[in-house]
Amino acid sequence: MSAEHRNPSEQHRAEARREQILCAAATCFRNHGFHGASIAQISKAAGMSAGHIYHYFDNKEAIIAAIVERDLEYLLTLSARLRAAQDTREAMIEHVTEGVRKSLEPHEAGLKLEVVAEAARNPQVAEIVREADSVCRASLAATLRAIRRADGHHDDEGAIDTMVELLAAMFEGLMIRGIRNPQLDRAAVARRFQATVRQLLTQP
Amino acid sequence: MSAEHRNPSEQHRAEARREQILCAAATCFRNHGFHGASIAQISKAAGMSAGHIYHYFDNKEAIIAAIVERDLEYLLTLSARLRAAQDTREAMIEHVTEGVRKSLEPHEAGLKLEVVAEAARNPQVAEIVREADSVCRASLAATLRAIRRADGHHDDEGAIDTMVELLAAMFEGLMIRGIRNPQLDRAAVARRFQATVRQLLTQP
DNA sequence: GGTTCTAGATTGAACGCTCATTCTATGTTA
DNA sequence: TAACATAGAATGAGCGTTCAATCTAGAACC
Repeated sequence: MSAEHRNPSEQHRAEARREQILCAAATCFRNHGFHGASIAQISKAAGMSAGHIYHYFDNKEAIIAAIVERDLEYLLTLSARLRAAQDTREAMIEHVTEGVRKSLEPHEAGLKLEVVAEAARNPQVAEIVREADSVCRASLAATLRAIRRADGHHDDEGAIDTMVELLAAMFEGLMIRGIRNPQLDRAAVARRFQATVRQLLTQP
Repeated sequence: MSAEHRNPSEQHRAEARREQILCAAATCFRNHGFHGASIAQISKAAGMSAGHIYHYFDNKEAIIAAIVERDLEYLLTLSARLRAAQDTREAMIEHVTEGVRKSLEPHEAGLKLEVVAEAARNPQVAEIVREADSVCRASLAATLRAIRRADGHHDDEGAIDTMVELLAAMFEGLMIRGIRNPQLDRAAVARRFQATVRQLLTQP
């Protein structure tokens, strides 16, 4: 059956297979790291033979790249959702609590840190990560700009960009905090973060 | 020659050899990750045979543990230095610029992120990391408490601990920012961080 | 409707290589 | 000579990857 004659259900099946591999790979990467996880482990977790994985991915690097892309895709949809609440400053401050919870989720944080660590040494992964980060920054900057303007503040581009970096550092740093100090008081941190974000948004 | 008869120069030599291995390992781990770096690579970088490394370390895990400990030892001396400036709030705010610079240093950040990512999955590494983090938090909390009291503020323990978490998240998050967005405006970020820390220290 | 054909899905063994680790032999030095 | 330092080959396991062989399910034809 040639490619152009594939029916929808077959395409769907293939896509499901790919997703199945990516889910298994994400679990393995979380538990053993990108280089610590083997194709044999991934294939076992995905419920298929090792060889069959190579029908869907060229090599292990391609799986890593796909995981990174999938991981960041979620980040992009989140940033889009954030922009939908662009009309109210308070909606953003409300969102802080959920952001703190998400950053502290060890399941999320583990894989994300693995991705960043890999980006620090793998140029191919670094490029994917930086491209996605750039889009997220732009989205967050637009949101901040709207909020600040609505309150009558006049910030130059650089000031907005720097606010974005502070916000990003806070929440990304929280992923590290959750690992280094699992006993931290989540509710108290959420309140403190909320207060800091409010100060940032309302400062002169 | 038995252990109790070793003369100082021999002890020094052995220590130097260990250090030599750790330096080489740090470089390899930075470039390839804990699991991506091989004993063969490390031995080549250290200028000795692969087998000889096993005279100084039981196995690769022990090298990782030693690297983690060495990495965190530096953090502890830094936190001690920070406490020496405990008498003035402004000294701490001054220190922010250096802290930002350090966090953005890709050499430092790469290995530290590798360590945290490993801590997220390796309980042995996690224990070392959490023990060191606990000491650092205590030190930073003492510094904050002193500054706040000197200014006549009365915070409970939890409030101080949460301030510590915010500060830690900001600077640790900056390590991720430096990788995700290498083009960020370092000077502007340093100023913004300084303002945020000042607000944190002087708030009612 | 039943048979044959066919092409993709899937397997599992095999390949060559590299890994962490061990072992043996030799160098060095006090 | 005794005790450690060091090198380098040996070991067996496991790695990523390939590939020939099988399975499966629908298309084509009678």
